[in-house]
Amino acid sequence: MPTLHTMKSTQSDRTVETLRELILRGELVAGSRLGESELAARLDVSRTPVREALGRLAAEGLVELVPHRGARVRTWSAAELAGLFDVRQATEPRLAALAADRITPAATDELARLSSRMLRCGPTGPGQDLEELAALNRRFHGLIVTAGDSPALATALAGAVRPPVVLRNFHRYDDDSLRRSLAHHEELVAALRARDSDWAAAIMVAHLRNARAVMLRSAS
Amino acid sequence: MPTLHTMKSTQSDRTVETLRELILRGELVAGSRLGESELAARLDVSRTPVREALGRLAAEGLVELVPHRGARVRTWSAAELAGLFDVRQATEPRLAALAADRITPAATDELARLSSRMLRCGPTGPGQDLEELAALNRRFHGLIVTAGDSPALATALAGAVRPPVVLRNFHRYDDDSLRRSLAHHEELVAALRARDSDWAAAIMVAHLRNARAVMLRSAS
DNA sequence: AACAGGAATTTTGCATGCAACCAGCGCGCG
DNA sequence: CGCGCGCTGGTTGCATGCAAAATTCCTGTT
Repeated sequence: MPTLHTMKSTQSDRTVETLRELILRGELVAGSRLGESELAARLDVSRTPVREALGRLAAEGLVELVPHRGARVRTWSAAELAGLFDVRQATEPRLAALAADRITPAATDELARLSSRMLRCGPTGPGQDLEELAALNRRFHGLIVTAGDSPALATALAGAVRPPVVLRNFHRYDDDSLRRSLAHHEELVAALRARDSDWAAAIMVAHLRNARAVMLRSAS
Repeated sequence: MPTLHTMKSTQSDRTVETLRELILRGELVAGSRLGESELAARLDVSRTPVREALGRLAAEGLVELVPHRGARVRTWSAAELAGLFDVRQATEPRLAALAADRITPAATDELARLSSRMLRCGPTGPGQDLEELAALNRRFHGLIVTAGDSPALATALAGAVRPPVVLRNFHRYDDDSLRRSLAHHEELVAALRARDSDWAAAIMVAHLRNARAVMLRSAS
């Protein structure tokens, strides 16, 4: 059983990466059981790297690990979902402000491109590609975080924001909220181009408030 | 070889706990090598749980893990140390405000006790027990985080604040700054007792600014 | 004496084997 | 009829063995 692509990293690392991707993409549904042997067979490795991967993902908070009873994809309560916005409110506006000072023209161009593509994903409706929209959105926000260049804020955010949540929430946007959200992205690019930190931070606040409203509405 | 205390948790978990404690206490110095066999012998387990523990601690960020080259206690650059205060500024005042609303009398009493004990650790000088002071300080801030009861903010904070840093910084306090810091703790208790969120948040901001000033001064 | 090259040693990564443990089920007892 | 107990199938936790990678040290050459 030789590995086909002979990349240069350990199998544990690749297993972590694969599982993370599967969970983030929703292919492994929240709450579902993660049997070691089953995953080992599916990913064509032995149980050992799978065990290590599950342990690390548990430390990351993506997986719930109960001694002698196995691993499950972690589930998120409504309260936790709500609390997530506290963190985003506390970090992302600041990161946007920082980014306004430091971002490179190349990065703003990339952001503009992402924003356009999101617009092209179309309004709510049948042909809408939410998967794509979510992916672009993740990259958009990720880029701003990178541009903000504050590792501490970044890890704080990453430590709390669990993207599956964000993905899920896209399904709940109504037409108006989605239009606002996309407009925010455009305006954010403008603010960053103008190097106006306050503007960028303000729009980010609005952006998150809008998202939060969507979530709270549908959480009933 | 049967384990003597037959507690009810896995050896991996206990190994994680032990190593974390050793690192946080500074017994394992930052940058030092963490050989698997060596740790296995020292903790009297096989290499397997040690490996799992190192992986999880790496996911937590306490340990640096390079493929095929082993694990080291993670080191922290000055920039990372500075960025850490961004996170604390972004989260702890908010948590203090939340705590003002929700904290129980029992918890405020406990905070008051911790504050007194910190005062009793005495001023800067020869007989000063910085180890004890750091431990009490950790519990103090931890209690406020708990009382704030925002899991997302809490994990964001935990994801970025690495206690060894805090411990180290205690060595740098001069007499005035330390006195201020201790006074802040006392005043924070008062603000929480009064259920005044703005007051609590304001003091927390001052508290962190003070600590930040101490750090920046000695980082030069 | 300094250095390049290469074997020997050490250490990590992974697979496998086995014991401990949990869940589900049937049986006997109250 | 309900409840507790032991048993069995399956899963997890851990120790050990071996191969690959990396580090160290030795050796031969200039």
